[in-house]
Amino acid sequence: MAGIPDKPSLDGLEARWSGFWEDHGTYRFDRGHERSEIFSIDTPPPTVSGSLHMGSAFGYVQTDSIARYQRMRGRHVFYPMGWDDNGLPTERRVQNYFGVRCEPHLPYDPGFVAPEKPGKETVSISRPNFLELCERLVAEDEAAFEELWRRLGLSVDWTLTYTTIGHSARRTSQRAFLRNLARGEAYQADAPTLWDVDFRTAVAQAELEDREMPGAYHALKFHKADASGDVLIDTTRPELLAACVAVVAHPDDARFQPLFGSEVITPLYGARVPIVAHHLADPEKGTGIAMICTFGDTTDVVWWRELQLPMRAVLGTDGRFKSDAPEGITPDGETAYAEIAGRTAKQAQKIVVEQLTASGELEGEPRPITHPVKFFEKGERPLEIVTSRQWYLRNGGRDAELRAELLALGRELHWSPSNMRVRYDSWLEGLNADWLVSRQRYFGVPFPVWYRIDADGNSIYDELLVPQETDLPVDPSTDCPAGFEPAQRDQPGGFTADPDVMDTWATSSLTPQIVTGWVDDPDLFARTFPMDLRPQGPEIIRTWLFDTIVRARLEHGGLPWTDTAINGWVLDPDRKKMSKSRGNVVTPMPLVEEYGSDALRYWACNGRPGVDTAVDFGIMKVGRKLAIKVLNASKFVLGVSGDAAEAVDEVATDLDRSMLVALADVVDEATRSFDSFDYARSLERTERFFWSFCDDYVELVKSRAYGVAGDASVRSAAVSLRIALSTLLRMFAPVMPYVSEEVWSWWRDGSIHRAEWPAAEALRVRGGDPLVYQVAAEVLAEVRKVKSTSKVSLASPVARVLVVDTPARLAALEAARADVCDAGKVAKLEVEVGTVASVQVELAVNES
RNA sequence: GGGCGUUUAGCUCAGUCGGUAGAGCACCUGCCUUACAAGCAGGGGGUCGGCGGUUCGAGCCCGCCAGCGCCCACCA
Repeated sequence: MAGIPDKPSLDGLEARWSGFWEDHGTYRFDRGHERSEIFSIDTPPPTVSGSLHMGSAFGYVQTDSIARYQRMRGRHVFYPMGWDDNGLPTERRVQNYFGVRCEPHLPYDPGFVAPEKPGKETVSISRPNFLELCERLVAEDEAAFEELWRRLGLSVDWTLTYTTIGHSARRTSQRAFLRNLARGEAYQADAPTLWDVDFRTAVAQAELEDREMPGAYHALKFHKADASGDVLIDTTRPELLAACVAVVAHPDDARFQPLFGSEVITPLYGARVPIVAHHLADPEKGTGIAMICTFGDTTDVVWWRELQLPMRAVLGTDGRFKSDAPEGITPDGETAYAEIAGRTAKQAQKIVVEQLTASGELEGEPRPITHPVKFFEKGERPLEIVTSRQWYLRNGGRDAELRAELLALGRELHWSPSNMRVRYDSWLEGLNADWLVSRQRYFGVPFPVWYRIDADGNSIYDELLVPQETDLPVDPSTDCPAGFEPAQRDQPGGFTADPDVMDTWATSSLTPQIVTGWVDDPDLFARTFPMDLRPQGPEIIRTWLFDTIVRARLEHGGLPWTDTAINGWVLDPDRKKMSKSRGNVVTPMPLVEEYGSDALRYWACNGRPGVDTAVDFGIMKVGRKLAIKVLNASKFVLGVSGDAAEAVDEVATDLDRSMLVALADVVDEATRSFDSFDYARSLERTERFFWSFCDDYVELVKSRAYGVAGDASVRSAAVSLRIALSTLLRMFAPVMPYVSEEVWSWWRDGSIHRAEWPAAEALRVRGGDPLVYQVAAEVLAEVRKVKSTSKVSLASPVARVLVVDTPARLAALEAARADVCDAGKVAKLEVEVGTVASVQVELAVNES
């Protein structure tokens, strides 16, 4: 207990109370409880890419309000925080921050000192040096995030923090992978995959996005092999003509039916290719007949696979045309090809169009169109398709039975808001491939796999060497498989490491297993898994949420949590989606400085669950006003009520009973709302009641409360004020932890965040009738209205008030007569039963 | 192309049983009133996107249409 300050203020509350919570372990998880008494939250580990924007604060604050509510309901909240530092965003940031590039063939340089600023030339460094810089930078970023989270008052247990590149995450990821491998759920395949030519890595279906790009139809003249004429074929990618292995039309298309089985000769290159039929060919598109290249798009891959066509790959992993011309083209064709060898797709297209124009094999002018093109979501150039050996994980993309099970799990999961489930369903229904989990990158969890090398020095990918689970995590590029010596690395008869790392989602899809201890801490695991809540953003339903369910299904046969709460998207003040490229990113820290954490939290919790919300300084201002009002109202209530106990049986006055009964309804509604993760509704109802409490109830009982202590009605006012304050503070606590803790400390010991959530039943005092408070407030408002429109002070006296109303309402008014007269400075209050309700107010004659 | 959501005061949004449209901000008029002038009390302001239907009665239920946002889709 600290006592009531003379001049309450929000200044310094954040520093004081976040320090207090840390010192007292207020949010420390105590595992010594049954599963049913624990509430475990699978926190989204934010990507620590160095930038903090409002989206980083929005969802986390909403989740924190739920964590705080559950804690006050008596649950032992398991609320860890993680940092997603693993993966491409960190690599990219390191490259830009230091001006370096990872070259895996370089040896480690123990004396390497990173430049302070990027130099003119990019510095090539070894993989271990690169990883050291990654570790260093994420440590700085994570410290900045933690500072913000603490300032925002997130009630996480900081002793449970994890990172997606950390020891536990690597051990868990590798263990899960080895088990997937043992059960046949993980497999490798040498197959065409979507490929980012800048990052030089394969990407998964979940990381794709379509972008509308300009392009053009080019009508190419293919020559019938029997010299009976030409076939015109539209393509947007004439540069891939050299990779053409067939042309395709719909089997029902009468125009081309006579040609099926015959051959055409490609322009420029003179390759003979068959005319084939496939139902995916669209008679409406272009000229109705398409060229199949290896590979121009994903449809080409389907045609190539299903029609068992040969491979004529022309693009390398760097996105440039290979130096050697593909098979099957004429010597003249090889000459033509030599001009595009080594060029990018864009450069090659220009050259090929010129060549086609010169040869007369381009019909008319290219016709510009815009069309959707597949991009890596973090990439800047269109994806290509190249063939490479990759690791895959079964996710229902090629397996109807697993897909059906995953759909069923989606129905078993409780979604909030419920309509978000359709995103999961539609994603799953559109899946067409297993999950490609290998990435040709560096800062990630390595695959715990080596391969034998035969006597001729070839890696034998069928002969896997894997570690024991107890030895995890391993780095196969420095650790040795059992039975081998380091000197045998990359030697004939020896072994070689799998060079790849896992997709970052392959690790973050295991956050429930990482935080709950899984194999390493079975006691914790039993008490926290399956978890209670997965809060997250809508944009990662197809990745994080879906992948996590896949892993839990494969590993545990069921859901990783019972509930998911999907938050909305943060829009900038002009209601545009915030993004770095738009330059409209608002960062939270300056706003915390200006309005305070409680105000920022108030804004975040004003956003309805799952609803996109604009950054709105007006709402933050309102939040700040509310926090100040809480301070002042509390100061008054606690000051006027002396040492009154919060004892319901001392509430002796009808108006007081009435107010408490009305408050009970608010408690009920706030409780129901929070139980369904609707923090916003709880806040709105609490706030509405609080303002009416300040404007009406406090004004009505003020003069009575100032009365002689000991009098029953005086005591009733004091007790009621305290009960209501204590109740309202606790309902505000999940959203505004600082100001509620501050006020609580004025007269209570211990943290409000460990206090009990209010119970509505305790407020339902016998004989309480909500009508009394309601009618009293309405009559008082009428009195105020007359004073205000008459432009006199609210303190000015009223000679007479006549209230005409129904008997029931007049009886209610009668019960609060003294308080209404005192609050309105009314000399004479008269009532009259009537069918048309009215309030007449006669101001006293101004004698001044 | 399929789907989800949304459309209410100038702005941001509530409106959960179908029963005479609400809040905050902004604007205007007042008030130093013994918690709060970073305050308080009032006021003006609406064809609830459009059309049709169900109903005694529709912001709410049904159908169609439109705008906006998003998700999914085989994109030659």
